Formats: sequence, structure tokens, C-alpha cells
Amino acid sequence: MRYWLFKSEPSTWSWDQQVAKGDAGEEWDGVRNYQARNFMREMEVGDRGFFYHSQTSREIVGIVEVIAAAHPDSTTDDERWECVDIKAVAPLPRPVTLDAVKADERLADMVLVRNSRLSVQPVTDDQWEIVCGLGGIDSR
DNA sequence: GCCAACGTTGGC
DNA sequence: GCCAACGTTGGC
Repeated sequence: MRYWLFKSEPSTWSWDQQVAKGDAGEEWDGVRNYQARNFMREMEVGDRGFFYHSQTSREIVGIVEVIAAAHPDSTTDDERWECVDIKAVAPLPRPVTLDAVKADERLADMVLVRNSRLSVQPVTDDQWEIVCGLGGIDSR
């Protein structure tokens, strides 16, 4: 299993909205960036990811699971763009802020720090465990 | 609200 | 194929 990070502005699509979708999940649509799309193409059903709120709160707030592999993005006719479907798995008991990530030298290489503009990012196994630890959750 | 960083577009 | 111009993102 691989790990990822999904970034969203809460005013556009928030964790609460994701949770409200339940196990049915939702398309992670609207991505118009080749790097982000390519990462989604690599995803497999069962992969897990962090849900990150950009802009106003700037923190990792929950864990999601990929429930459908990459398929055409229903919000555009442009066949270049694809997306996966994800569902909310659990909130982090203690959201991990961007400041906390930056303050932890073990996380210095996270894409979130290195390339803050990329909206879909890979997360290493080590980074996953560290962030889960900071968030107060068992990283199974 | 500002600005730096980055990606995309289009003229040549 | 290069590069300037432009648009967007996101941290501050």
C-alpha cells in the first residue's frame, strides 16, 4: 500500500463535506495539473492518504482511502484530466499543522514543505507514521 | 491583500 | 525548442 496527501481549500471542498459523503466517497475532481494527475494514476484501491486543508487552517485534518482508481474527471470533457474517488476513514484526534510539520526535522523532505503548490502528493511510509504519531492516531 | 513560486501558453 | 508573459496557488 502506498500513501498520499490530498490538498483542498476548505471553502471549496472541506473535510466535513468529505465525511458527509460517507463510504460512498467522492471524486477528487478538478485537478488540472499533470504532476498531480500522474500521481493519481499511480494510486490503487486501498491506498491511504492525508486530507490537508490549505489557505485558512493549513493542517492535516484526517485520513482518507482510495476507493476507485483513476478514471476520467466528470467535471470536464477534456480527456487529459483524470481523478480517483476517495472516502473519509477517520479524523486526526489532533490535527497536524503545517507549522508542526515544518518544525519536525524528520519531515523536512515532505512534498508539503518542498513544493507547497502541488495538490496531490506522495507520502513515504516513514512520513506517514510520523504524522500519524503527531496526530494522535495508530498508523496501521 | 501581497508576493514568491511555479505551471502553462503562445509567439518566434 | 526557447523563453517571455501570464495565471494560479498558497503561505504569510
